[in-house]
Amino acid sequence: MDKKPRADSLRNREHILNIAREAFTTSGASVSLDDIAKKANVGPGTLYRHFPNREALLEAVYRSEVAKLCAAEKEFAATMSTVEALRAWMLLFIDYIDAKLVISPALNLYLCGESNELFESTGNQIKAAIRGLVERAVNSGDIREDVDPLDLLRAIFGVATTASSADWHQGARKLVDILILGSKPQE
Amino acid sequence: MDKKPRADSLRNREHILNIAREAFTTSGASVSLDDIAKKANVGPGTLYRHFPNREALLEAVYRSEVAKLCAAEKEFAATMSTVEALRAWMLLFIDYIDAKLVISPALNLYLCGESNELFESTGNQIKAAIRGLVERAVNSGDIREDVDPLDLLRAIFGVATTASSADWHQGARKLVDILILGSKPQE
Amino acid sequence: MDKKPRADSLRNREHILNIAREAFTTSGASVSLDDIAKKANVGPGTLYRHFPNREALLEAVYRSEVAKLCAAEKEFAATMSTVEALRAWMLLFIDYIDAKLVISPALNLYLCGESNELFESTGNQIKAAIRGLVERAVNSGDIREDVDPLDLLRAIFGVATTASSADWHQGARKLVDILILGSKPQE
Amino acid sequence: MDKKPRADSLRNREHILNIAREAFTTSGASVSLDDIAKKANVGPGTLYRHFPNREALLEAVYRSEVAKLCAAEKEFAATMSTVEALRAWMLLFIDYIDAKLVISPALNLYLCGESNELFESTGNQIKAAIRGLVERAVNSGDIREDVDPLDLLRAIFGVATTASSADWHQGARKLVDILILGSKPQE
DNA sequence: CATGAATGAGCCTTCATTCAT
DNA sequence: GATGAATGAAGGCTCATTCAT
Repeated sequence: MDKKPRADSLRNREHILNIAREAFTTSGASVSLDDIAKKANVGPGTLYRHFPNREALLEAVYRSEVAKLCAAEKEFAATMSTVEALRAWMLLFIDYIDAKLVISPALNLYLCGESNELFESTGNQIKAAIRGLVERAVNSGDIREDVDPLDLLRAIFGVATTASSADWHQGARKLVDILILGSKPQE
Repeated sequence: MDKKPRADSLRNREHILNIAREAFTTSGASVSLDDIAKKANVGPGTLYRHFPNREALLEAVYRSEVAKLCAAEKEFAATMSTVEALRAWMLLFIDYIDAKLVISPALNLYLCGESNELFESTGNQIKAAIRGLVERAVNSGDIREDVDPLDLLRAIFGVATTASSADWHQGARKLVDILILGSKPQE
Repeated sequence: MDKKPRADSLRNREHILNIAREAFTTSGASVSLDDIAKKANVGPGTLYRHFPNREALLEAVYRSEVAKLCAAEKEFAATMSTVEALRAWMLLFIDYIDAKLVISPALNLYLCGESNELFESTGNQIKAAIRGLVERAVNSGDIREDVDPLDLLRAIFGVATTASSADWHQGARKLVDILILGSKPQE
Repeated sequence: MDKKPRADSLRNREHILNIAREAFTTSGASVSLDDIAKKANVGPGTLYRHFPNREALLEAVYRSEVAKLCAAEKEFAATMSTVEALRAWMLLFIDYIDAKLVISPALNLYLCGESNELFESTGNQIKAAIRGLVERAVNSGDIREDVDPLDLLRAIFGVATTASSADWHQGARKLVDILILGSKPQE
């Protein structure tokens, strides 16, 4: 087991977050927090110190997913071709939806009507990211000018929600390629 | 107290179903079943007699929602103008999604990978319904020929899932009018 | 199923008693009364009419077992050889213990210290029966004179309680033959 | 309130075991586990942490009874005269039967036919203990040579099971003295 | 800081009992 | 009389949370 000799509590927090993401997406937003602690090889008290309740943990997981997405944009844009970057990012976006579909309704129960700053701001971050990637590809002439960046995401969303089975990922991944391909300028 | 004579335990069942739908959509798929029983003015044993567990209740609510949708198609088609019928049905469809968004992920945890007959068959019923309504409107010349019926539903789905707040209904209702309007043949 | 056209409630009672005996001995004294009713193809209300509570049912089962034993003595003595009668009755006694082992501790919880008429009187009936059978066999010279009838029963009891497994019946049945054989006068 | 510091949760466990023994023997094997927890001044969760279900608790109580018996043999043999040790141990054995009579049938429902290691092994331990004590007394010339150690136990068993009332202890205790007395070599 | 034992409210479920048919 | 739907008080068990170590 990867027991840290000194208390690198930040890394600990990150670890819990990863385990929690996994647990939420595979078992729903009401998994036992004790189980999450157990899977993370951490006492319930430790989990509680980092995240005082389920809501806090859900929100933290969600924010970390969005952060992952934003970081990826920067990195991909810097190291890949425009189309590859777009494609890689959209594949990541599939994972994000996985979490979003579970976390979002759960958090809405807590927020319960209050205009939520969380989804507002993270939504903007994501839009900015996809816009950046698309714009870059349009500018370099790699994809058509008339592509609405958000439509790319909505399409993935659509598959995720309309799919009859819980395993919509395969379909979504195929769709990414189709969207990229269909977005190429006709010659 | 609205004490029912025992003969119509069917009406009792229906009543529980309504309360359950309400509870699930407003408080998530893990509301206390005891609370549902309480809200339905029914002992927990009675709820249990009708639905032996959460899964059964979820499925029953879901099926009843789909049945409502199918019945509505018949009724609306028989009593309204083509466009009005389409519009009324789509408004009902918003309610359906409300339930679907909560029930579907929850049931997937139970079904857990098994190719589920439930969503397969209900999906087909719903597709048939919208197709029927659109076809009728196309035939009577009230809407354009090139409307893909499923796109109408996908659009609603999109709003439901992409909306930042839990209260996407308003937006969805507006969208229905836009879709209907946009589907009218240009002259 | 043997549904009676007219309400022969006595036979109904007898039927419940049989089912109850079976249920108690195989599943312990705290089986669900509902289950017993179900297995007897009877509504819970009917069971309740005949036996107002678990205690009443337990006692009725117990009394019927003892009655069975007493009736058997009469019958066997009238129709079999002395040794055969003794043997057959002791085999029946094994079944009786089966019930007694379960019912007796359960009833003691209800009686809770009160000097119980039930076990006193039934005990006497059983002693009288075994004494009658043994006496008859002694008189006819088929078994030794110095056999204490109660020792025959105590031996069976001993096996029933000391046996490590729940399935002591086999051992007990073997013991019956040994006892009968060992009781034969040596020549 | 006798609040224990958390380190000796072992003592806590022991305490629950004692309460459980008491509850099982006086109220049968289906007492409410919640009630046991309450009587032990412990939350139900704590009881559950130590014993995940009724079967585990029953088995633990049973094993602790046997352990008590084995420990007593050692202790008594070391500190008492041979006859006193035998007598004291047999009085303890009466308590053991009290538990055995309740626990054994209950566990058999769980084990349900499987050849149970539990009763096999504990049976051997008990036999070894009584044999040791009797042998010692025989060797020192304090009791007759022809005493079958197991018969001493079987006699107690017999009283326990054949007694009409639930309060057979008195009779059993008298019997112990008679047995010891009767086992003394005639001079 | 981390740990994990303890807590106790509350969930799901069962089941003896009642009562309308 | 028989039926079985309804009731609701527990029971078993879970799990978020606290707190002693």
